[in-house]
Amino acid sequence: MTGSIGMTIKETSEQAGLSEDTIRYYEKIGLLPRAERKANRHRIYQIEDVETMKPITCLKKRGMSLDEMKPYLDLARNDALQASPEVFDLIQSHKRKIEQQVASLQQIIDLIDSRLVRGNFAAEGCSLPEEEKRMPNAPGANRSVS
Amino acid sequence: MTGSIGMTIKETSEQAGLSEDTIRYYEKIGLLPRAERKANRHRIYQIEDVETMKPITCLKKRGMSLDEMKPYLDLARNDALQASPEVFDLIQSHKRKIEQQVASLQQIIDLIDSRLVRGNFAAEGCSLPEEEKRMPNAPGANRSVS
DNA sequence: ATACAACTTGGAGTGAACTTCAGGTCAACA
DNA sequence: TGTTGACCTGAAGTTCACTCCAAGTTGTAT
Repeated sequence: MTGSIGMTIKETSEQAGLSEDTIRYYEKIGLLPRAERKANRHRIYQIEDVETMKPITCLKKRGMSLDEMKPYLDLARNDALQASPEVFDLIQSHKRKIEQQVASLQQIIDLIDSRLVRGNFAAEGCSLPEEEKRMPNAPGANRSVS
Repeated sequence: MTGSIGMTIKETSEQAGLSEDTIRYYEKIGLLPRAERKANRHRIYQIEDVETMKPITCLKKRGMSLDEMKPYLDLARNDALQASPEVFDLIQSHKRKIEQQVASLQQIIDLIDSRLVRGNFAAEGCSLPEEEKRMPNAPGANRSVS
């Protein structure tokens, strides 16, 4: 039964677009919280669980490692950003990272458009900070890219 | 000497931000062309070589695999986009991918801004094509994308 | 009672992308 | 003359992110 009480790991896997093994693996490494179990030890999931799984695929495709995305998912589980100021800051800094990604992707697009001449391809085009050099407040640095 | 004739692998590694081992590895797997050698078999590089190496780090951070980026780098080496129409199409499709990345990153940013409510986090937010469905010859499909 | 499907677990295997290692060459310098 | 340092090669080892497997349990169907 697809029942009102919860979904099996199989159903969940189909919904979330992750294999059953992958879901168990994510649980094992702590990317997902330990799932509830039925009396027979089988995992049960709710739709909310699926919704916390979907972003994983999404973030992974951007080159984010499973470790890096943990705080993101923790946040997604905690319902809102009302959390602690520290978490808020963390998300803000993630946001800045993403904005930089967008900016340099946009540069690549521009370069492709302008014929992609070797010397310019990525001479300065890729300004992702190796290790985020958390600029204290980064006033002019991040602009919207559109 | 940093000399006029070429750079050592060490200098190149510093310039390109890749380890010497990584550069040799990239050569081995064919991501970089076989470097010129001196009489003593040591590799020599020119500034242009560094410039073809820099984008690798850049593209990698976006989650592109080494295999995927090969055509990109081939192009970067061939001086201009005057190449073949096939290559042009390929680059165009890469460009579209990147644009989709930008779009969904932007969605993430928007969601963070709007408080990141669980259910919406990535319900539909992630529309990257799973496997690039390499269209055999890209019929009418790719022209201008903007 | 027996078979079967759907799950469980822990652990081993896989592929990509490096990184490290062991052993060797070569040129320059004390 | 030896030894040091920068490089070479091929191969083995590591990490990440899975993926597969074997053995066991439970619930349902025949």
